[in-house]
Amino acid sequence: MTFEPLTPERRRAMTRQHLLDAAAIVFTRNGFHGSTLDEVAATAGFTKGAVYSNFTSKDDLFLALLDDRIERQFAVASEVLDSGSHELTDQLPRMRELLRSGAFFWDDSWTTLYLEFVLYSRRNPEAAAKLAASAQRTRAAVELMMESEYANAGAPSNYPTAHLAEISLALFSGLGIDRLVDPTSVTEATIDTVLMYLYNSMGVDNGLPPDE
Amino acid sequence: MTFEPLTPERRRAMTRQHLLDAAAIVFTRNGFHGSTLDEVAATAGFTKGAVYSNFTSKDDLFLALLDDRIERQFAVASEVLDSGSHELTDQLPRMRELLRSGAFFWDDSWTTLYLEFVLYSRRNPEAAAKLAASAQRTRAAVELMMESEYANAGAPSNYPTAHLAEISLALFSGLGIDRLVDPTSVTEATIDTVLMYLYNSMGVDNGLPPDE
DNA sequence: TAGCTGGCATACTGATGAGTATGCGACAGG
DNA sequence: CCTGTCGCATACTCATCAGTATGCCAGCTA
Repeated sequence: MTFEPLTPERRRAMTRQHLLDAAAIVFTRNGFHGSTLDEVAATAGFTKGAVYSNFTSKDDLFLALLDDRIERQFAVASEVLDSGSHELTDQLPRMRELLRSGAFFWDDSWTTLYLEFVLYSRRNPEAAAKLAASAQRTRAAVELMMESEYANAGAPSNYPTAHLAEISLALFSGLGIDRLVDPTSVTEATIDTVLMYLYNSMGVDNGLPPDE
Repeated sequence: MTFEPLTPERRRAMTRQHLLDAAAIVFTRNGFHGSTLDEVAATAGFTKGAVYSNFTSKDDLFLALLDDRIERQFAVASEVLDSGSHELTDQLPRMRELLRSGAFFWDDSWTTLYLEFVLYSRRNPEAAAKLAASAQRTRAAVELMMESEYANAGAPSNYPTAHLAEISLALFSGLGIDRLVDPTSVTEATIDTVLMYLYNSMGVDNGLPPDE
């Protein structure tokens, strides 16, 4: 937390960030169409003028929010994963910590906002491109992590890591949505089971036939 | 296809069903808030008067659509699964067929509409209750199916079927969403891999430790 | 075939909200 | 100080759309 003097540019940047955070809250609560710019501005402690001073339109605000959240998600993930050793015994608890943090599908608000992004992207090519790129980047990162884990364990992969990464990610997003639909369904034990399942199927030759 | 005479009640029921089908198309395309009742009516070949003659409000129409799709989904599923034998060799191809049918997450339109339901249910308790009930019913059905498969294979389950059912369902919904975000990601081969993975881990003692 | 009923069309209203135009105060430079 | 500029507030406009009120025609009833 270094102290920065409040230059005009920084004041403006702070306003913008406050608006983005307020937008996240309001869009999560009411959806894109259901939210008004007045409410977003008011939540941030401003009026609509501030919004149109920092963004060109409602869509521009939403796209900026999408960028902001994608960036933040990668920042959180790399901060947690890059710290400490890469031993498997260290990796697993860090994955647990990460998956239960508010930046992913464990958090209902985040899941809701993500779904809002997905649906929005169905009607906005720019958002679709951003989301697809983010998904590919995530998948590549997970795949890389898995391969380094395999190398670390000295065991060959029974399934192609591309498929494993894909499936793992889909699994967690799916569980996040199930939590939205039925809060009693997915517990912390479910996450642990899944993690164990995935990690066990990685380092250990578990008797399953190789893919294809 | 038995022929039914067009009594006044049947004419009305047909209008209602046409409106529901049109609503599915329009709501999928533009989302709940983004859709107008004029467009729904026009798509069905009617005007707004027909909508308000058959439904009390826009929300009522959407809730009726939710009921309609839930019912249809169970109808499709039970029709496919109840036909033929319950041998594992028969079950797997039927599951493939089912998962690739348009009534589930393989179909982008259906996935989109489902997400619309999920987000809507975040702001409408009645919809939330319907969705949660549907999810529980689905999970119970899958669990029952799995248990009968285990019994058929004469092998004990390594994991509790409740967790397995939960995880399997989450997996497929997650893959459906991935398909929306990045159409190049999930292929038919992915589905096959997942199905093999799941079915293999069922009948075979794969060396993984039992849960808990 | 005259009258009645019900299902949908037509024509409205009222509210809401995105986007704009303008005002104003704070803070910089001279 | 005096003045220009920039960031946000205020006060509009205008289009859109859920919901309503009424009209009209088809098809059943006697």
